[in-house]
Amino acid sequence: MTDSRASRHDSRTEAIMKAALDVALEVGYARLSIEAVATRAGVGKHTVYRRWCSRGLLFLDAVLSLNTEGLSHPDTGDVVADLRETMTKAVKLLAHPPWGPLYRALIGEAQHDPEVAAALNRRFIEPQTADTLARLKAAKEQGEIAPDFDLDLAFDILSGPLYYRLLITQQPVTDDYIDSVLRAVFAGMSPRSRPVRRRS
Amino acid sequence: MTDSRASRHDSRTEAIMKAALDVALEVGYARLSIEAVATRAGVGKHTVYRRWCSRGLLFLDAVLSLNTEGLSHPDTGDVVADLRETMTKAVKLLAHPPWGPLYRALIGEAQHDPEVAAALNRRFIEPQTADTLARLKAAKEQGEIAPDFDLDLAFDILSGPLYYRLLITQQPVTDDYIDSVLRAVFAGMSPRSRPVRRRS
Amino acid sequence: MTDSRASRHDSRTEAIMKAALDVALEVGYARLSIEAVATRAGVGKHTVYRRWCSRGLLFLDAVLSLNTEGLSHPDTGDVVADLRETMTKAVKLLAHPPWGPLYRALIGEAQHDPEVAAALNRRFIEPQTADTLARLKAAKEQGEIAPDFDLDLAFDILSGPLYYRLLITQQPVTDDYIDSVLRAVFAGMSPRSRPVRRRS
Amino acid sequence: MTDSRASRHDSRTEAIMKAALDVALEVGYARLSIEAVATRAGVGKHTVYRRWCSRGLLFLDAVLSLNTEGLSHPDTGDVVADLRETMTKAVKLLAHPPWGPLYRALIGEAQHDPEVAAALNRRFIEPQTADTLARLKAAKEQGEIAPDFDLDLAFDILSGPLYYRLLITQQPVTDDYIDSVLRAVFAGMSPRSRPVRRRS
DNA sequence: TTCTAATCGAGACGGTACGTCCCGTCTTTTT
DNA sequence: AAAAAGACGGGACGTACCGTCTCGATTAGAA
Repeated sequence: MTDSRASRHDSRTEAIMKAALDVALEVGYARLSIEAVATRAGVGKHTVYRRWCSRGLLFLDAVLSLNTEGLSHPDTGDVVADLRETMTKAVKLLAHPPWGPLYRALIGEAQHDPEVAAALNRRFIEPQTADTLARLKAAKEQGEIAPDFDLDLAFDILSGPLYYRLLITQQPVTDDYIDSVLRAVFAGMSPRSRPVRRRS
Repeated sequence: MTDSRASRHDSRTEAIMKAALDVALEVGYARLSIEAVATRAGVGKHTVYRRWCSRGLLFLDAVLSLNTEGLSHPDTGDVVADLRETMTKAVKLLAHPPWGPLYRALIGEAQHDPEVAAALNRRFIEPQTADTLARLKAAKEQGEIAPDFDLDLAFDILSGPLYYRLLITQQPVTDDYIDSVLRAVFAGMSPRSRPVRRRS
Repeated sequence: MTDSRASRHDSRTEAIMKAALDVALEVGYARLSIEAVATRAGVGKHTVYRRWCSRGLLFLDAVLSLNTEGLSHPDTGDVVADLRETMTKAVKLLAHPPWGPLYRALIGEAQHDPEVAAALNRRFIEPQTADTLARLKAAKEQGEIAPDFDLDLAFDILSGPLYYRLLITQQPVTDDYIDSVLRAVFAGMSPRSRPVRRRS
Repeated sequence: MTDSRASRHDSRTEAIMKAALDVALEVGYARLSIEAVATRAGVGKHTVYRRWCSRGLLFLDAVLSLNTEGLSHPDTGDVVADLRETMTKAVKLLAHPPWGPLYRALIGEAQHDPEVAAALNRRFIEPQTADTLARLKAAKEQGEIAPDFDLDLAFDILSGPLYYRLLITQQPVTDDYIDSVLRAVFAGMSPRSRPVRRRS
């Protein structure tokens, strides 16, 4: 049995990330210490520091190691329905326990630590954004979106309100809220613009 | 004897908040310690703890003690122009040095500390929101906004993208960006909707 | 109305000393703080500091305020019996709970604070010593003590062993021990010297 | 490869005890703080707390680390002369600067802290006492001390007066005083007893 | 197999900051 | 005028973690 993958090195790495999540879930990221993580993982502190140069980056890896299977980017031909699906799934995963508080903490950490901010963008935000942008591009080509509409901006306008609720007002991000954002953004605030049809 | 109000108590309070801002600007909020603030303010640590029960709440008060004269909520009759003014001023104040990093740090702290989150909302977000909502309500009554448009939602859709850039992608929030958000939100993404006129 | 003795000032003083003893008995002198005493006495700290310039001197006064009625200096004509009485009473009072630990603490404090040491000597040790020295002098005149024996030294030799046990070895100072000290000191260690008669 | 014993651990321990003595000599034991000792030793506070659980026990170790070469327990056949030698040397070391004040402070601390008291007895008082008791035993066997004289008591009677002067009256303990104690104790106070010969 | 050489756990280490306690002084308010 | 109440600057407490640094004790691949 020539080594079942998961070299010693990798098994340590995983144990540490697992321990980091456990500790974060138990006492919150604010009180997560490298010492506690190392102890919990049954590992020397050095072994942690050898892999991550800051608490934030360890935490980032730990959070991103969670399976993102919950996220989906379908293309059924109906862009509003597809976006609703994407946003609903994402919100369900990112904005609710148990990962909601951790994701918020991660973004919070990014406000203090540029390295975390950069890595979070590069490794999570940008890939997810790219998928959605591709869907928006297809929609524009299908004539579902005005041809002069900047799609990057479209993404911001769709995502922004959800993050605003998550991070600022901390009001719950419900399916209805997502729905009303979609309707409003597609219709526009101006009275001349036409509303999209309500969800059946 | 009008008494030069600024009792000893108040003068300490101000000195501490001033010191907190100084320290935060010098080393960043992440490295701000109560100890350093107290020393800088020429005050015992207990004098700080007597007033604030956490670093976050002290920092919140310190940041909010800055004059918010930069913020404006005009009503010229042109809601888009007025919102542009409000948003531009707010962004100029909150998203750029020297206060930009501090405001971001404050929101970051709010992700870890529910008390900070609540206080930030109650003392800053909600009042500012109320002013803008009043302006949106007037606009709706004037027929500048579709009569069935939820104004709370409108506020989220306008603010969200700015916060998204500030907190997540960390791309600069320029006047042009604000402008394009306004146009997009008023016009809607749907191809049938009519664009608002471009800024002259 | 020439004031009914126990002016406000004196009543405070007594309340403070009482409180000091209470606190010392509860948590030990080592953990006695002026703040605790003041609070216990229902008095401002200033009122304590106005009367005593150190914790040690307050404690000294508090301990010495205890009635020393337990101490006696009889003169029955039998110097050994009289000394036995004096020493037994003193040890009973000073070396046993509840005052034993306090007296030890007071002497302990005197090792750190010269003012306490001086005051303790002047106000307690010397007066008690004087009484015993007077008794020894009478005994010498009666021929019960060798005429060339230095009485100051005699006092040291009688007291020393008791204090040695109290402060150093912390062995209990029993009546039997006092008795054997008296016998030994009167008889001398030298084999030629004659023993005093045993206590019946 | 004789290994220059003095592992890192031991070198810290010694540095801390040295620093403790330095600080105690400079500002007195009453004002000695763990913080100051650690700083002086160039060591973290935890490194001190890891070794000693109280200021008193650290101080005890520091004081006892002084070489006690000054103490001697000779046996020349003349018990009085030998005791005089032992007592004189001990007093010279323990009752005079620079160690006098520290030894007094140590005994003072023992009055507040039972752990210090116990350790002081076990590690210093008892060994020294044992040596002297052995000498007294030899003397008794040689007929220099009355055969029915309790030697433990003898030790108390010889030591007590010295400690009494050191701790209570704070009169200087001179060679003459030691001499007169010896004479008095050997001769006894009783007029019938015979004086030992005076020191030539 | 035997020997490097790396890795590991364990945790000591110098250091910073924590939040608390108490010092002795100073203010404020009440009586 | 004296008091209680307690705010104040300051110093130290004992603790928690930081990130670095020894330690031996496993490994594990190269000789």
